[in-house]
Amino acid sequence: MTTGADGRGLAGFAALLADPTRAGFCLALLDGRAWTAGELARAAGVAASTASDHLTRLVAGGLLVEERQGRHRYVRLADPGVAQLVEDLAARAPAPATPPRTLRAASAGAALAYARTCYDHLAGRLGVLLYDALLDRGVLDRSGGLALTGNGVTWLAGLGVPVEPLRATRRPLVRDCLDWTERRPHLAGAVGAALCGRFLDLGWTTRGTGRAVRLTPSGRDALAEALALDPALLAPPASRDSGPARA
Amino acid sequence: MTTGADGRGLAGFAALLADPTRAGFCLALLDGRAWTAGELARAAGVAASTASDHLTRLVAGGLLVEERQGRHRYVRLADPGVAQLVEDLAARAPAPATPPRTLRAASAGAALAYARTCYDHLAGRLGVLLYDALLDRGVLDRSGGLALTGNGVTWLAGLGVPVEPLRATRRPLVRDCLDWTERRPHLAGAVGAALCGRFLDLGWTTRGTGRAVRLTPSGRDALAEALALDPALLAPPASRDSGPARA
DNA sequence: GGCACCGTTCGGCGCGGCCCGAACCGTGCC
DNA sequence: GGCACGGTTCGGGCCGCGCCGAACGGTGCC
Repeated sequence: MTTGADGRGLAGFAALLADPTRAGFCLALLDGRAWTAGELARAAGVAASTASDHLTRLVAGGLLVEERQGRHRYVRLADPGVAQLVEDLAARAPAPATPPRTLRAASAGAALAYARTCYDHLAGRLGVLLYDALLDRGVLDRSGGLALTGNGVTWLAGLGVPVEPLRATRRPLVRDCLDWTERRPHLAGAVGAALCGRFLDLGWTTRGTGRAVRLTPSGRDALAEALALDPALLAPPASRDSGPARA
Repeated sequence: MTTGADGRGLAGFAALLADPTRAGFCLALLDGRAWTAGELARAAGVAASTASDHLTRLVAGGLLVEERQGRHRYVRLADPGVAQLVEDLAARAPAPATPPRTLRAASAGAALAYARTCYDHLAGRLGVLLYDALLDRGVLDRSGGLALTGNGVTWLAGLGVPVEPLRATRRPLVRDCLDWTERRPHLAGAVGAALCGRFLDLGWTTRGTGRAVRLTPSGRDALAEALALDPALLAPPASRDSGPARA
């Protein structure tokens, strides 16, 4: 018998993520969108009954929240904190050593490496570029912990992103999030999420398949100007894989 | 079959914490010290052989590192990131609903609620008080993410804590860490750890049983002066449970 | 109303885990 | 050298969990 808290609570919670199917669900839901139970079941390759059981447990455990609409059961991650937790755990987990087998997969991998959402903010090479540019431009400062500068508040306002409403949330304004392709931080937190959403609203970016994000031509120029960068720097690696190939 | 990464890596990693015994090990190791295999086995109430097996897996999974000394096997958490991960998970896990049964347990609980280490920094009521005072005094600033101010750098230097060496580490200088008794943040990160260690060096605090921390009388006065606070604010709730009772 | 579809519930099966005790090895102490 | 002690290895038992298929209920469409 131990004096303080034993590990049952923690173990029970961790067990929710200790199953490949449930973990796969959470990774899929990292795109920030709501999925139906059937979609998740198909994506994971399990029977609908199995998926239903797993979802019930994930919801009961507080990792997911559900929303019933007609005959559909939509689920999504409960809050950004859960997304961060899943990302943190996934970052420490060893990669299953599964190099891309097919051309399609390789192309999809390249698209994801270039730009993708990480829950609700921007990740990949573009995300890291943005992060670095924001530091250079004095929007962010990391002389003592990552922080948004007063300069940054006005810069955001110029983009149509008022900061005040973001302060009301419990979520930290800005936060480092380690990029698993670049191995360097990109911007998370309330500001990271707001920027990602604003880019979509402005048409600077569009959603690709899965978590992939595409930068539109006009978006590239506009973003380059806002960051005082050369537009060529923001271009994707190869020009072919930015559009849907054929299927 | 899914296109991107499946959940096996994440699940395997989470499984390390999905066992009550292993989870208990990690919680015990949150005190930041190295424990022997036998100590952990006794604390968890399992056979030595069982503990040995668990430790091997935790080390292989990168959560723990071990150090052999003679016939002892010392283990500790691999790095502060692991400690943060365990804390984050534990904070989300539901409490096992086990109210303190005995007077001893209640007293120990009160001591922990007052002041304890959270891996390597200060937590509990005292930790939260310190955090608030540092904000008031302008050592910390959270107008845009938590950050250490220039003012704070000199304040730390006055305490004999040079900041420059801390910048060399990959660890963030300052970080919020949610306190599970106070439900409010206290100070983590490299500065949080350095402060906690400095207080011990100065004799302002001493280690109690387990993760408990005691504030010495002289420490109370010195800390109150450094923070420009009333010393009475820093006093523990009741005077009796600060020392070893009798047994 | 009839049908297709999404999701849930219920048994039952099989695997993998967690745990222990016993035997063994190495270290340190007397 | 002998003994005590910490830790590890091995074999075996047991329980829980994840999976499925089949049957059922509810919803929406025609």
